[in-house]
Amino acid sequence: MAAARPALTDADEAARHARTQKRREQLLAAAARLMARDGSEAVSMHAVAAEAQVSVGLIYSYFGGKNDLLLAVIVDVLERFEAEVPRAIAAAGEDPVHRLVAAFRAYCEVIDQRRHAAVLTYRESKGLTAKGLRTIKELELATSEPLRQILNDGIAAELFAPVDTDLVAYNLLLLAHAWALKQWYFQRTLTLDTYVAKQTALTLAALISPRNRRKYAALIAGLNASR
Amino acid sequence: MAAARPALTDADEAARHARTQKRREQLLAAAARLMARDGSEAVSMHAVAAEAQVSVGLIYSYFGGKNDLLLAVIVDVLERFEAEVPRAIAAAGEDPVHRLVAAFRAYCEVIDQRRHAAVLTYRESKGLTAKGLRTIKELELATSEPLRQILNDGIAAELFAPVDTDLVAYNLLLLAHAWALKQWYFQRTLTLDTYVAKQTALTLAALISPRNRRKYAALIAGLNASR
Amino acid sequence: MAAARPALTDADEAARHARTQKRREQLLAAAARLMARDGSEAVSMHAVAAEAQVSVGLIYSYFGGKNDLLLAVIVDVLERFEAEVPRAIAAAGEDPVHRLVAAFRAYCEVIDQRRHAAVLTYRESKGLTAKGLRTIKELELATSEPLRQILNDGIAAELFAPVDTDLVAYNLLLLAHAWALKQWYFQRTLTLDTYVAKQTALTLAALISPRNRRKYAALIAGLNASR
Amino acid sequence: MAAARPALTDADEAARHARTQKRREQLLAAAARLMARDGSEAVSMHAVAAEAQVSVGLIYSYFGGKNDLLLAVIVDVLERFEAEVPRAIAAAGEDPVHRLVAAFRAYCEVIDQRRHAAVLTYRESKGLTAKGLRTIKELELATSEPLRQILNDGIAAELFAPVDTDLVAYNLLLLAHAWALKQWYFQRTLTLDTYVAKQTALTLAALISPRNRRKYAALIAGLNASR
DNA sequence: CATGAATGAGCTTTCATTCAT
DNA sequence: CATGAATGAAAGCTCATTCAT
Repeated sequence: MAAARPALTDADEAARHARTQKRREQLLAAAARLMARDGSEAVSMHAVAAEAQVSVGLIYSYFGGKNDLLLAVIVDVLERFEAEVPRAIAAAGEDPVHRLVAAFRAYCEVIDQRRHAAVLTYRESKGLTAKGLRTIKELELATSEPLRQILNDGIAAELFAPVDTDLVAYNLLLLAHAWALKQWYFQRTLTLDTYVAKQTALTLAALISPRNRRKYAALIAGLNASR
Repeated sequence: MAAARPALTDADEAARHARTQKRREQLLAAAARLMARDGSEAVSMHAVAAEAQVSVGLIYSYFGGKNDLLLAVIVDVLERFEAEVPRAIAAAGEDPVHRLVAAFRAYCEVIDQRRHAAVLTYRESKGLTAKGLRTIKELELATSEPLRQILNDGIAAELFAPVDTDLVAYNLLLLAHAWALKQWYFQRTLTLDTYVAKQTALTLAALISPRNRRKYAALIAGLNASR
Repeated sequence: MAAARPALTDADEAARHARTQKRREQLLAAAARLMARDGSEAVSMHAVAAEAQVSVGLIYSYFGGKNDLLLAVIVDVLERFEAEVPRAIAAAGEDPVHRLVAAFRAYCEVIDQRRHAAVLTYRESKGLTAKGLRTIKELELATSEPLRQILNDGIAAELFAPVDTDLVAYNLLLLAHAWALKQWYFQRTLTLDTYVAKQTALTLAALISPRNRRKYAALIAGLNASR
Repeated sequence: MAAARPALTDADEAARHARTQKRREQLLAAAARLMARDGSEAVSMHAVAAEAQVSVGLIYSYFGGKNDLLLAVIVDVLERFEAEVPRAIAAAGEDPVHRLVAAFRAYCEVIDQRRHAAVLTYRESKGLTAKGLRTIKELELATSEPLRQILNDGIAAELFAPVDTDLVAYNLLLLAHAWALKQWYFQRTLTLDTYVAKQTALTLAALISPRNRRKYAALIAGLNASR
């Protein structure tokens, strides 16, 4: 019976934590929506409050201020990346080539879903603390790590030419970002599927060593079929 | 006597025009310097005036306002691109492969020189009118046009695989931009020369059809030598 | 049985009253501490709540709001003055000169103990209602009343010159306050004891009529010994 | 003729300087008025702007911000003190007693004229930088310096008892301030003249050594006549 | 009784823009 | 042509106060 109080308190705290978390997400979502559309500097705290249907003051009890909110938005997006991409890769089996294809598709799909937020890191740098910037860069490195891994595996297995994997991994990340950054260009003529297929085909053409070409002929043919 | 006036006026007008042009360039240069470094929103008109050593008011007799100035800065940068790249290509001779190599190198070098200004188009969008945005996009298309041309020529000459030239041309433009956008990543391990060489090698690996490989073996070997 | 209820209620009410009183004092002490240190305007209700280890809301069930709290803090300080000074005077015997010396010392000691709170009345005025201000003034008058009384007694006994007692009483109060208000000046060179002794010596020099000088020669010599 | 340009420029600059100075004074006066009445924290920059009949923004081109403005107001008041008091003393001749009487009167008169502003230093301390506070204290010391000088001269001439001149000088300054600080008390029963006369009489009673009493009998009688 | 999440008016400060000189 | 003093809307942020729990 003496335990009843703590139990109640625990339940209370859990409930409070849940509400707090929900608010955070609500605010983050509102801020992401506006900042991605207009750029963080063009978005006022009043506008974020209005978008989230709360008062200005409330934002300040969840985030330290505007810059803190911006950082939280960016980190949130990057963390979702980090979580969602590996899942797609795991489902692609063991073969490095298939894994690479699946990984790049996963990146592009996540970007496509969060088209607006993905643009944020390209627009912001002023207003973020040095520590914030470091966090973002680390997350971006972590995000591209799966690609690097696959490329190294493929080179070790002599499926890929011995390229600079840091360079190629980042190129692929950039091309995924480009789908959001330059949608006005690519989305004039391509769908997400054709974009992914064509970029994949180009990459594989550069990577797969001549004597493995035949092995992946069907895969490449499939990619080219989306033209 | 009647003729004297027009003659005088013409001279006056020419002089005035020259002064006006000089002022414009002076203001543009000051604005570009600051905006590229800090982002256009973080730069005040007073700061631009101070940087250009003129009064605030003067800016308003050369540009319609801050957004107009921003647009002018971006357009100015893109126009320089449009002017400088073709010169480099022309010097590369007739062969599409060599022209492509020269063109990409030229893009990267121009970007490297105007590292800060190149970032501007990725940071700004709010505050630009629809018309301004259209102008920028058109200039960006025009900027990538030489690449598209070379690729088409190469395909026609059966030197390149029949790729989507719009896609590949824009990829190359993006990779040139990336040198500035992601300098924190690439410039950790690469110089401009190695960056250009490696990216070029990758692109050629994807583009050059198998039966032309031997023909460009020396070129590719040279690129790989910068590893 | 019918009697049990009222008895129980009485006990309850007494207990409640005691708790209420304790809370009030707890809140008042916390508020006084912060307001005296930083000025009432620089202290937020949240800070008071935190200092008192309660929630913000609770303060509002004991005080009408921030201004009400401020007034209560000031009144509380003045009431302590009113209570503590007469005790010191009573202990000084019947002679007006000794009573005056004891009274001034008592004022200064109370001020010294509540150095910070004493400053409050000099800092605040906006935010207090007219009624609140009147209350404070009345308390300040009441506080100086013992001095006025002693002075009148001394004049009646022809120990003191026939000065304006309202003026002199208030001068003495001011000099006691000054110990707190201008501590940066006086506490460079004086201790509380020397401050009291010197101010007392000056006052007695102005007050004691020539033919009584000899009578208090020892007292004055004692005061001058602290030089 | 070549000198005409510089002359014109000089005239321009002089005119500009005059306008600037006038603005500064206008803003200072408005700020002093409001801050002295309500306390600096209760006065908004908008209110100052309204009082001075200018826009908010303008204040920021004359002062660094609210704290800077507050400091400027206080310093301005103290500097006027420093300028006006010595003039009154100089007119009082050579005798230390007459000089002291004139000096105290001058202090009180200046305080009376700037009744509101004089209160400011007692109310403010939060919001002033350490450097600002030091400046104020130095000015306050400088302000009381003439009194200290007179007292030392009087003691050297054996007109005054050998008192602690730092203490007495500051007491007199405090009593002058008190006229403004506690006007609700003193101005119930006294005019400025009677206040000055009575305080002067008390001070002289404490200071003038017995064998000099007769010499200043007429002066003291005059002071007592204002009762 | 007690809590603290939520509100929103109001603060200080910045800065694009204008216009008398 | 050129200046820069002046404007005032709008920003980020704080905090006294309320009220559902």
